[in-house]
Amino acid sequence: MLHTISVLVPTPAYSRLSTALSYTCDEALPPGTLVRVPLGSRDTLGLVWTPTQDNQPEAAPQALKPIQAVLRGIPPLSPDWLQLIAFAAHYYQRSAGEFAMACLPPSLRDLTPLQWERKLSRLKTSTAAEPVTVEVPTLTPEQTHVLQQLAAQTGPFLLHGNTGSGKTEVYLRRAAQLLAEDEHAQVMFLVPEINLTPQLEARVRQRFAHLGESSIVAMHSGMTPAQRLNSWLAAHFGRARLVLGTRLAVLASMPNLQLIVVDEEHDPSYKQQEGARYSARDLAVYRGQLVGAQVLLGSATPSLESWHHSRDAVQGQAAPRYTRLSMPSRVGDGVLPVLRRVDMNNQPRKTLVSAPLLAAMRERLGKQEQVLVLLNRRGYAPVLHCAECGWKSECPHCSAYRVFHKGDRTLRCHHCSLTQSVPRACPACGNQDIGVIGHGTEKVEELLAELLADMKRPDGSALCIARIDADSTRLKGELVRQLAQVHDGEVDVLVGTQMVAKGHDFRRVSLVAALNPDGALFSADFRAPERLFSLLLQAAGRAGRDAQQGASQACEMWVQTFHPAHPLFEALKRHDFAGFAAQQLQEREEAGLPPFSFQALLRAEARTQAAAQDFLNAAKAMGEERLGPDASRLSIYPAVPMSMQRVANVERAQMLVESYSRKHLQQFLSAWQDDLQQLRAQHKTVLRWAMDVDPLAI
DNA sequence: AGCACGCCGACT
DNA sequence: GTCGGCGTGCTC
Repeated sequence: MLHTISVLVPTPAYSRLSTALSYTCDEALPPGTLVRVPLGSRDTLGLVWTPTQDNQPEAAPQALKPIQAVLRGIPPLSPDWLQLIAFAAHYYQRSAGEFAMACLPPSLRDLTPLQWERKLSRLKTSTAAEPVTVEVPTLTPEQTHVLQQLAAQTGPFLLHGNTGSGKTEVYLRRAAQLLAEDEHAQVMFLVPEINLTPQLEARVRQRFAHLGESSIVAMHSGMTPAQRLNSWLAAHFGRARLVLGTRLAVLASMPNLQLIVVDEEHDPSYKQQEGARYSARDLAVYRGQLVGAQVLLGSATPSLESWHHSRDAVQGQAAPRYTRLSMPSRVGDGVLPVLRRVDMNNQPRKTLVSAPLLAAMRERLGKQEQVLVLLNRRGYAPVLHCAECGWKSECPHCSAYRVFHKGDRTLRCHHCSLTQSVPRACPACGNQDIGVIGHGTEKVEELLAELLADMKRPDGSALCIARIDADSTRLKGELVRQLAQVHDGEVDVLVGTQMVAKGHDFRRVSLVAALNPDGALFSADFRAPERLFSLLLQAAGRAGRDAQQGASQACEMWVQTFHPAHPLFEALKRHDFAGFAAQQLQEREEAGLPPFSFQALLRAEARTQAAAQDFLNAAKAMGEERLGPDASRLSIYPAVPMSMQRVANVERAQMLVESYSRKHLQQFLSAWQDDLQQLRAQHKTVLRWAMDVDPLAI
């Protein structure tokens, strides 16, 4: 008997094939089965879908093509997993096919059935677990208390723990408990960026060595296709007991998932920024509830969304969305750094490193302690400028300036990567004397080398000043190598962008300085203060994690600012996240911003700005017509150029859609898709458009 | 998105 | 005379 089978194929939402396609097969295939199907002139990977779930207008039966092959040898993807994909695709406004295919390992798409069989037959059987004794640190009372709550309640939980309070130990203990209780249990451990956390992977592997090496797998985009396939299969078969990965791991197939940990849950890198723009943190919460796995979000500076949705569990009160758990103290009597503010109003104009900060740095360096200097701008200077004719180093393809990189004498566009060597004279008027405006990490590195030139290390050698940013770490492995140098104490002063503040302990760092954080205080981006607070608190946490081993006195966090009395710095001084969050949330509520409203962005790209905006405004008109009497549920703002209006000669515009109800926003977006499909045919000049639900930046 | 088909410039 | 540029159009 010939069955009609509904199959997902990798088609983007804006191709007209946004639903599952029908094929024939002489056997009934359960949903979740991987198949190969003909599509046009090629053949592609497909996923058997639930026919009732996504009913499309039936193609004429005789037009159906047969399924070409079934990838046998593995269990079908579970109904839960299919449900997760269906939800995510719907919520983030993508086709289920695109979403499903994007979260299967890429090499799966390319394997022929024959290669597939070979692959499966060659799968290594798990190495025998050996008894290993692991040294486990003693728990603090706070950690013990938190673990008791994790054992007693289902969650989801938001663990608010200061840097150094031992959150990781809590994650590991909870994972160990669940893995020990059930020999099939699986744990998912999400981190923002795995390349920044080899320390964590080592720690996890060491702690769970008794499970056998193949029971712990990593999943992140830096792995080779073969490695990713192996990890994915190990998780799917249940052989991997612990999956450690970045945001893409949240969509791994894990049939016995019992715990999802999202470390540094506030980190923006959990939000995918291209293709299907999902939030791994939010999907983790959904998935946990779907499959009955415990969800544990952790951070020293939780996202205001999570903070707002969490409360301490109070007996007799309705359960909050997340149960809040707190660990305010630092392990091992580590003292929180003291905040020192330099009022830049009292400093000479254009001061980059103020005298008091320099003096403090010299004092620390004199005691062989390390200094960390943060500046959120890489390169030497953000703009090259001719005083004679006013020429500036604009990028010809983007609405941005090209940044002067002194090291290799280039002008580089940080948006389209256009790189040219620095002109000897002004390209516009020939003036030989062209200068720079502003300063980047390269310049700070150079300046500090001058200012500290007279200082020597105990052995008489010069101080080592190093720089870590996206430029210095372009080569694979460079970041790890450079961080190791800092660890080994070979580096005395480390200059870097925010990437150095993430997830690394610099045990001998006793002074952290932010040279110019003011930009975020009055930014058009309403999330900028939240990110700054998080960055500064995290950076401060880098310092003095090892009180015993060394710092001569309390560690210091220095901030150079023109607004020393700003509430953000006041809260930072007290290490008072709760106070900062309360103040920010009040502002957000008054302004009707998230988490008190829900947003989506429709973005369009075209050759001309007008074409992009025309498309969006046409979409707005159709949307408003569609809303009709329900117009008050939702606001559609006019199309505006994106803040980075032109990138690589493509004009970009966006339009904000906002509602006080997530449900209304969802309903509207789903219905609106039809309008957008229709508009695409009329606006052929639009290169592409995409929806970003819950955008992080507007 | 791929990958076809389909009509106009520089080369074996 | 072909090879190949990428402009529209389709994929169960």
